Parts: sequence; C-alpha cells; structure tokens
Amino acid sequence: MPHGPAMGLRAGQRLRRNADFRALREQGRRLDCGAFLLTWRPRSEPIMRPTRVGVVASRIAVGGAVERNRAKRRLRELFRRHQELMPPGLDLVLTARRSLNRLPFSELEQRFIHVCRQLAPARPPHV
RNA sequence: UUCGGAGCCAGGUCUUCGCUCUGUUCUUUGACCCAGCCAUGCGCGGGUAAAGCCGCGCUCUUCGAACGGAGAGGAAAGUCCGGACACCAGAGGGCAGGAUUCCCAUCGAAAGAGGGGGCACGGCGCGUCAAGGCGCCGUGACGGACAGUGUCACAGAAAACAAACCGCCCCGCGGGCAACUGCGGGGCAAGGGUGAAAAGGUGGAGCAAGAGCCCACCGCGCCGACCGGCAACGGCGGCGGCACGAAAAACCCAAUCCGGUGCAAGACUGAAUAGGGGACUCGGCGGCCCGCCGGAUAGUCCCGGGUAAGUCGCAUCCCGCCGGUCGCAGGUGCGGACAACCGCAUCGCCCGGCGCGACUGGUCCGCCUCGGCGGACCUGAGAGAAAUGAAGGCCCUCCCGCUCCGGCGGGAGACAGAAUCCGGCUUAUCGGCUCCGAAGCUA
RNA sequence: GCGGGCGUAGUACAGCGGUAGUAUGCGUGGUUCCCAACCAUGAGACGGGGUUUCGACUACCCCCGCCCGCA
Repeated sequence: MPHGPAMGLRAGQRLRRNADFRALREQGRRLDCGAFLLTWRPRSEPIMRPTRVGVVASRIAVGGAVERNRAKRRLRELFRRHQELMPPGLDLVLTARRSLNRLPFSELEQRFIHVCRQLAPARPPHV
C-alpha cells in the first residue's frame, strides 16, 4: 500500500487455496473471540509479506446462504477496517460462530481490536 | 368492506469507506521456445566496422493510480420436467427400461400452459312415492378389467362359472284341547344380521311363501348399414330379463415419444517428483569401422503419457455495407518391431493480393462532429474459499409505549444470494398497486 | 454446481396393500446376603402433508432431514 492508511482488501490479501486453509487448520493457533474464532500462523516465506485473511462460515453454524454471505462480509469488513493493528506476515482464518450476525458491528469491532492487541506483542513486526 | 381469480412491484434517497468486472488516460514489470552460452516482442527511422545502441509508435502481459460505466431473484431455492451446448456411442431395426394418456383446436423447439366441449363424482335448489330428470357451482393422473396372471384381510351362511345361519312357506310322522312345538323331506331368497362391497332400483300383479317368475317406469349389457356432432360422446331403434363386481396410483396390454453422460461436460497449456520409452557415452564379440548382443549400474540429451496448477468453455443477440487486428502450411501413404524421431514417395506452399475463417466496434440527453453508417430485436452480473457490501442521516410502511392530541421515544422492514445458459413445474414469502367477478353496506 | 441413495421403539435392523415385529437397551416383580446372569411382565416407533384404495409403513405426488459419488 504505497499511500495512506491501508483500508483496501484485494485478492492478494485473501487466502484462496485449499492448501492454505488446511495448513491453518492443522498447524494454526486459535483464539476464541466469542462471536468468531481467529486462527493464525506465520507465513512460510521468511521475507515479510502482508498478512492474508480467509473467512469461514458454515451452514450449520450460521444458517442459509444469505446469512453465510452476510457473516463473511462482516468478518472481511472487520479485518479491512482494522488491518493496521494486525502485525504483518501472518495468515489468518476468521470462523463465524452462531451469534455473529446477531451482534452489532461496533461490538465486533471492540472484540477484534482487543484480539489484535493480544496478537501484536506475541509477534512483533520485524522491521 | 369481504371473498375469489389474473397481472405487476419487491422500501426510497444522500454522505463516507470498500469489493468484482470493464472503458479512457497515466504509470510499473515483462516479451514463450529454437538457432553453442547471455541478450534480442513487432514495425519505422537514426546510428555503427558489426551490433543486442538511440528515438518514436504499436500489440500482448503485469503492479498500481485518476476519472467514468455496470453489478443478485421472482423465486437466484428444490433439481421435478424439457431444450441449447459439449463429449462418448451409433448402418438400419428390435428387446429391455423410462415418460405420457377423454375429445377439439390454439401458443410453444419441447416440456407445458390457458380455452372450449364430453363424461364421471360431490354439493345446493326444483321435481319424483323413490329413482331417472332439469338448473347452478365445484372437483377429476379421465385409455383398456370379455389379452392374460394375481389380489379382495377380519367379520359373515356365502366374496366372484355365488350361497342359505337366523328366517318365510308347504308336506309327512309324533306331542298338545289349542296357540304351538319336535323330527324328517322339500320349496324360497322378501326380511334380519355381517361387511368397503351381498349379484339391478321403485311400484304393482302374482304366489303356499316368494322371486325379473310376470308387468310399468328407470337403470344395465349387446347389436345397428339410423340421426346429431370434426371428435370425445349423445340420441333413437331392435334384442336380452339381466349379469358383465372393485382395483390398472398390482403386474400388465394398447397407442405415441425417448441413445448415454453431464460445464466437476469438454478443449488447451503444463511444472516438481516418481515411473516408462529412445539416442549417445558404457560393457561384451572385434586390430578398426559397420553391425549384433547386454543391462543389475551411472551420466547427458530427447520423447510421449500424466499430477499439482493455470487458461478457455463464460456472459445480450442477429443481418447487410465499410474499416481494423489476427490466423491460413503442412497433409497423406509406406518403411525402420514403434508414439516421439528418422528416411523415402506424393500433393501443395513460400512475397504481395484475392479469398476464407475468427475477433473487435456502442451505452444519460441534446448539439458540434473526431471516437463508423443503416436496420431489426431488446435492455446487458460474471465471481472462483467465490464480488454485488459496511456504517450513519432523512423519508416511507407496520408494531409497542407515552401524550399537553401538535407529536415524542423505541423496535421491525417478508421469503431469500447467481455459479454454463434458456423455457416450464413445484415450494417459501412482509406488504402494496391495477383489472375482472361474486356477496354485503350506504346514497 | 451436477448426479445418486436412505428415513420404522433410545439404538441396530425385519416387515406379499389387511393385528407393525426381532435383538439390545429401559421400567416393575421374582431369584440372591448383594450384584451380574436367569425367569416373568410392561411401556415405547412407521420424518411430515396430500392423492388412489373399503383399507397405505408399503403405490403415486409434494415438502423436510440425512448420507454418498463426480475435477
């Protein structure tokens, strides 16, 4: 992001491969945030890369296709609005829980900011 | 106002921050492979001993930026039908399997849809002793049960070439004063009872008692070369006293139609690793070459199959003229045990043009006219762990609470999310609008 | 996305169109000093809705839920 605060969320910042999701599921560390579950692990390349994110919303946890789309959009929006708080060089998966679509967005934002601060000292950005 | 039917809409708007695709301009990266290595996208011009050097333009690719444009549904759903499209199979025909099923015409590519008619059943009204009949409304997967096979439990005497428990009646013998009754023989099928269904119905005549035994009306079956109707079918006439029961949404039969698989179809590109094949190096036979043999090894190069992955399929369409860009050189046969590879033969080609094929052109209105012209038809999503959103303000609709009747506060806004496309069917659905029909109220 | 199959007691399965069974589990009683085993006995189900039929777990249609395959 060459200018301004990084607010975008392009295709290069999203997890797109089944292998990436499988690696997160097998090796990632999990943080329970109530309405959603955050799984993370450092990216395999040693060179610093931007943090990538993937979202998961299952039908049994959230509901039908409309609710699943809505949950995934809200999770992506959370990351997009607050990605500057997240240390770089990670792969994340945000998994929706049943209560996600019932909570107001401001509540989710507070929880996400909290978990970002939790994650930042655990893995400081090596500049 | 209520009910029914048909059609349409699917909260609106503004601001900020975002996503996917796309147009223009600018910007970043790069230009498969082969010709020993590195380098060289294309064209034009310059420059040089020769250049891979320099400049300009263009094509594709790629990281971004700015300004524009487009961006979920009526069901996108269920995947129940039909088609397009793709691959596989296939001379033709048959079997198996599946679908459809009163008649007529219409729309449609087909599925299907709506319309009219017929028949059956149900409800209401009129009518009848009762039925038959007439009228209105509704419902119907509505071909065939004399082509065949099988089924009809329980109850009941009897359940499909009917049968006789109770019962009714007559005769004989016995008992009793009698009413009646016991036994035996015979007649009957009206009544009772069972059942989903008991083998025509009602009325009369008749009889010992009864019965289509007979008669009238109705119903039913068969026949008709008759009448009406395109037909389904209806009517009429004759014959038969009268079973021929139900169920094909049991198997089945008849008629008509249907190849299979599905975009995860399929086409192309294609690493790494493993494995396969070939050539050379290698070992053996040889003084050497050709050739032949070997492989349990190693190396180099090549080849096809093929995995991950990627691209296309895939995003309005059609016609004519004009313009632009791209493509158009290998094919066939034989031989070498052979797919690559090699050799030979044969047909054809090389530059340009014509021609053929593909792609492209436009997006608020008006004017200027440079971003092509004219016409028809219609409005246009194309993602890929999968875009079409998030937050806030105002308005609209509904609900709740408060009210000084002006309003104020809070909450809610249905069902539901494209995945190759199109046409139907079914299911879910807050509310609103228009039209038609019926009933009620008011004037 | 495309295609195929299955729903019966708590569980695993049977069930030519006619009273829904079997095993195990559960309850009660007996046996035993107690438990297990054993004996006796009892409760408990056709995923919903409609159609055909005298009658549907069964046939037909529509929903709901679950499972499997296909690059």
